[in-house]
Amino acid sequence: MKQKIIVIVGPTASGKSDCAITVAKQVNGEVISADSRQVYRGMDIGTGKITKKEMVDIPHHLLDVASPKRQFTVVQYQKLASKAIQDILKREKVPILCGGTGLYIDAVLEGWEFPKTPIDKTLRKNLEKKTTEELFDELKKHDPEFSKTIDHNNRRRLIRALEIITTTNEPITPLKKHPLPYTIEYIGLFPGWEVLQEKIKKRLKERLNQGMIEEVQHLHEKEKLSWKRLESFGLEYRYISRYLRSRHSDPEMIEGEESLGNRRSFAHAQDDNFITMKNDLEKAIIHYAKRQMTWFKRNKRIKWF
RNA sequence: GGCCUAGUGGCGAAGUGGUAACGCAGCUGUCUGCAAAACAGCGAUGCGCCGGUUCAAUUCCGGCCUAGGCCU
Repeated sequence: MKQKIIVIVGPTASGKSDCAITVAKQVNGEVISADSRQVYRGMDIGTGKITKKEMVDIPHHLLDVASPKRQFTVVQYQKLASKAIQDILKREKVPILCGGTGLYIDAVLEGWEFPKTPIDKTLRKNLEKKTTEELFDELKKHDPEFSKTIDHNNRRRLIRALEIITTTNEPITPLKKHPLPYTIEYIGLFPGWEVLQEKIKKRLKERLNQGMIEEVQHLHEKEKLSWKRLESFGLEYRYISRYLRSRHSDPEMIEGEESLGNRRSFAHAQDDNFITMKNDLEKAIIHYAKRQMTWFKRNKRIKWF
């Protein structure tokens, strides 16, 4: 009989982590996180990372495996996750892949063979200076076929494509896939938009009270993560870091803060910046959930609950 | 009762005598090493209502309605 892997997907706040614990207990499994942000150490509240206590002795893999200072990518995830799967199967337990990053999950289970061309920071820096149009023209010159299918305005993809082409000197070939030889059971969690939005709002409020702002502040001040880096993480890290910056440039807020002399007090502040941040973040999370669903919808093997 | 100002897609908001920018929300979608990222597409046959002028009005004129302001 083929060995089995269970996959739990769904948009943010749909209850994946709890579900994974329940399933793990039932089938004698171990959880592999499939979340592009939970891999980073020190990013806990903002990513909704499960706590040791919540794990109730179920082993969890691929949490805290990277420094937030360094860039982590799908390819790295793919390697680590594949290794974890092998390891768990060898011990005759069931791997439970659980998370909201569709790309990571598909890359692992379908064995996507990404182009080997590594990231070339210098090259990227140079390409970054060009206009989007110039990037596209250059791509068209080197690989007219591929240029037909790429988003003309997507600088990030344009740059990566040029990175591959200029180092290999060959056109980009279609992606090869090598699906894992196991029985894969896909479970999708989606409570409906109404409920999900409520859950998102409620969870955001809780996290803000749990010290999420302090977490971001700590990452910037103590871990020395630049605002730009925090911005790139998106969602909570993006919007809270913007909020922290706006507070910094608002003289009244700084005064108020000093007189209070209480580090935690501002987390509950009801100043305009705070409210705006919360509303914007709320919207962004909902948008994100929609994008996640767009990805998952393509996979017809997912059984939705 | 009189005068003034405003009335544009769900909301906010441009605009012109020649057939409706844009932002937000919404919806659909893309995805070959940053994926919580990056990116794409789609919504008013219609500009409060009724007439008039004009080849042509959302844009000009008259009246009406509604909202806000002011006056007696």
